[in-house]
Amino acid sequence: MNQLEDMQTFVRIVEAGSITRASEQLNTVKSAISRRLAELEKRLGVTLLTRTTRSQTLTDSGLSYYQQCLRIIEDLAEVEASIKDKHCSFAGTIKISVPFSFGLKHLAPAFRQFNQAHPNVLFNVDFNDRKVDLIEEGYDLAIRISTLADSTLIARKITSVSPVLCASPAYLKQYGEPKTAEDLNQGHVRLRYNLMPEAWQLVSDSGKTVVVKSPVVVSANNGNYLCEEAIAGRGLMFGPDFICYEAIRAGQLKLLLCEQLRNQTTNAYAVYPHTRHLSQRVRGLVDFLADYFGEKPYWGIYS
Amino acid sequence: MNQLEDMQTFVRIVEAGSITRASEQLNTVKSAISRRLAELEKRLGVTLLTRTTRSQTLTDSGLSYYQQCLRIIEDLAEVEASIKDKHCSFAGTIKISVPFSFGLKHLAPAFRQFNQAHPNVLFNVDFNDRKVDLIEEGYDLAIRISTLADSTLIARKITSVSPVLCASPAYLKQYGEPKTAEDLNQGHVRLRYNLMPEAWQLVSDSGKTVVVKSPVVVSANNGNYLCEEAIAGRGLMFGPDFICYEAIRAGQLKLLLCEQLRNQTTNAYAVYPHTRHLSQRVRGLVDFLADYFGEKPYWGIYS
DNA sequence: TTTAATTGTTCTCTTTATGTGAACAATGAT
DNA sequence: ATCATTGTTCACATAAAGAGAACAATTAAA
Repeated sequence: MNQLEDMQTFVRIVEAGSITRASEQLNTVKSAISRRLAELEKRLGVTLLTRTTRSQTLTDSGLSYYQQCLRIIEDLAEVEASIKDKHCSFAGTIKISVPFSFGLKHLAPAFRQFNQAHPNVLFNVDFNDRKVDLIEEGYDLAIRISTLADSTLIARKITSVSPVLCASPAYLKQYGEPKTAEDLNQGHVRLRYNLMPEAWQLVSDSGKTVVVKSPVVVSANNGNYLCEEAIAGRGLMFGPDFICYEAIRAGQLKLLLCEQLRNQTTNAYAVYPHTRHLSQRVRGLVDFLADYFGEKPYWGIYS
Repeated sequence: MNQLEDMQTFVRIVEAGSITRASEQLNTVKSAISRRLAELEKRLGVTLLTRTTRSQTLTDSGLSYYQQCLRIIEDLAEVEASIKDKHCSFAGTIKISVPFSFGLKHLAPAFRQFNQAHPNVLFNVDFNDRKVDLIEEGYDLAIRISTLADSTLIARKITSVSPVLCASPAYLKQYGEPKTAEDLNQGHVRLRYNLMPEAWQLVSDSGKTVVVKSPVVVSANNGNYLCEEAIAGRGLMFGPDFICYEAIRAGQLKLLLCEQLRNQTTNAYAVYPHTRHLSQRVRGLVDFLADYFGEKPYWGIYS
């Protein structure tokens, strides 16, 4: 009995579409394949494949077994490969969807570093702020900065992201520095990120949500552009810390209403289909990212 | 070459502590085991086990290979077992931590139904509202009604949970029916769930967060008890829909401020350690729960 | 230090399992 | 109805794995 070889043979029969073609692909004769399949079915006590001379159909059990065989064979190959070059280096493609700004600015360097340790991993990155269908489009995983709303996916936290409100010193000189959330509605102008609701919602000292609706002077679907506009003193910027942190540290932007916003932290998640089996390299990447950014990422400005 | 048998042999050698003992346990002779190990190492091109006549030590590669062997062998056994009794019945223990009220009221019947389909699964359920350490305490998974804050865990959405505000008709007759969130702060009394902040936060029509601080007449760490108190007309109940839905449908409690609360939906998640390999039965249970409750669970009262 | 016991390795021989190819049966297209 | 193609079964050949003995290596006890 050779379970693994049985599995490989079965997979080949299914994919080749016939015992004869499978035997050709496996460089043997059809009798051997026929016997293997018969013995496998006998051992499992289940018919996997209903076959006539001209056609074959998978039974329910057969389909289930086929899928599980694929997974285990891949698993086993990965184990052998990872042991063989014992540096535990990964190989293969990782197809990933990432948010535009976060991806370019923070994930790209992380991927590069991962690639140095695992040069045989080929990244296929889709920079995109829309929520792609991971399953339909065959992604291995996606990075998302929002909560999980889909029960076909599973999520793992990668790091923390906090909202910041900021403006350039020149702007603050001209428009005055807001001391409370309520101040934002009077005599201020805003830079708006397209893909979020037009009105901002902040929590004031007293715990009330304040809806900010002051005029929008620039509107865009790119946070970095808005950040540059903020540095140029065009208006108030309300966005994630990972976009503005450098300008804030450099003094080009001044942080506003820290106390109200520091507790509004959200998370960045790695999400992937719950059905798909996580390959070593994808699991390795997620582990790497969680470690690379950590609970307190380098862009953190509250603390 | 028989990869799987090689793996099983290697695992046995490691666990038995010597080739001789392994050979006894495998009902064969030491020469066979010795040769198998030698050939495995030759094939992998790595020394797995540094051995003298009296002792053996795993190399780094050996330890890694050993752990992966365990996983694959278990995997394979599960696949064969699940195909053999083709109803895809699972077997083994599932150790799970669940929230107290949600667990007793909604998960328990779900587990029972799962058990009817898979009678060989033994549930080991911990009803507990504290966040147990899944890894430390060896849980297979937990059900949580909150967002994921731990990067060592992964989450999958099981169903939706919405907050409801309600009170008995008798209470409303006596205290008047609140029409806005602001009304709650005047002339009302509250039933309080211990494990949440004392003040309630609701969003008013205008989008403002209203902090409710009216007097608390009953305080408890059990939602069902609070619900009964609410039915008895003791005060306002603010809790998850899955606790109050029956009383609401029976007319014992009247739903308040629906429009403000219907969009505050949160989720229930299945969470488990990202390191642990998900066994078929645990994966099957999670799939079952996601399907059992669904996106619009039976306790839903909005919509 | 020597000896004895135990363990792992290597060798040959044997057994078992698997591959081989021909003959046969079954099926569907022409 | 015929024929080409496919799957199955069989006896046989081959290769791989097991068995057991002999040997080498190591360590504990004398």
